[in-house]
Amino acid sequence: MARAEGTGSSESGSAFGGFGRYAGPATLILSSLAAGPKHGYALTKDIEAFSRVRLAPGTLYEALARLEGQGLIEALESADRRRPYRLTAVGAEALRAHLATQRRVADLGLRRLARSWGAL
Amino acid sequence: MARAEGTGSSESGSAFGGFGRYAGPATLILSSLAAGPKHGYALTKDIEAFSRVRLAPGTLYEALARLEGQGLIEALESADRRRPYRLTAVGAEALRAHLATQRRVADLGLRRLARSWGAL
DNA sequence: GCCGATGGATCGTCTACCGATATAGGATCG
DNA sequence: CGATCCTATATCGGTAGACGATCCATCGGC
Repeated sequence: MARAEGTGSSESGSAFGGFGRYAGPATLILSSLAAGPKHGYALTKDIEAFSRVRLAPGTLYEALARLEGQGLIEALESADRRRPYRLTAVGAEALRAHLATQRRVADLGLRRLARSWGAL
Repeated sequence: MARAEGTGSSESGSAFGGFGRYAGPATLILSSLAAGPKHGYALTKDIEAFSRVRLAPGTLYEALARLEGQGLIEALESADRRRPYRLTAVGAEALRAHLATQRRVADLGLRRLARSWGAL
């Protein structure tokens, strides 16, 4: 949920908006990196494993470049041809705030659904 | 998280991909409608209240048109100038599946963050 | 020597999202 | 009674981000 500048509010405040328009792939990438440094290809595999979302290569590498430019992740040097990335402190905080909101919204939606639509 | 066709898997299967590219606003709109029928302007207010996201009018009405075309919501007739929309059964199921995945991903990310970054 | 998996990267297209803008009815107030 | 604000919907142009296609290189098996 980007674009959350609103009226100031209580949670996170500024960290948002750092995510792109809405932050689809970005959320997945950062969540994957939250478990530890990974290179692009490993990210693809991990993300597919835990979310069943297969990121297109274009989406992945462009998102990585954007996230690095925003200081949410940083590249690590490596001997072989892999280019690992690591979550920065700023990135970790931005992710935490974003995921908290996302979970809150998901919970609310599911509660509303249960009330209006029962077991479905 | 749209684009979840994956390998068949267990959850939801086909309902996904009905969401647009990534489904930011769509998720918010459907979640809002899960509480009961609402017209566009009321959706803006409700969504801002529970997610602190202010949807631009263009985003809102174009998303509504898209969702209606996909059969996830349907327009209700009304006497005054308001155009209320209601969640369809298909829309409710798609939303349920989407929110379930979203919450699972959020939980996983937060757990990973807690492990690697502690209280932050 | 070929093939599939790994690994990285770029390019063109498509479209969702956004902000600006337009329109207009209803309420409130001086 | 006109000014101004809130409600309410709609469209349009610009843009950024997502996507698939494509290319290249390395490595391990067979």
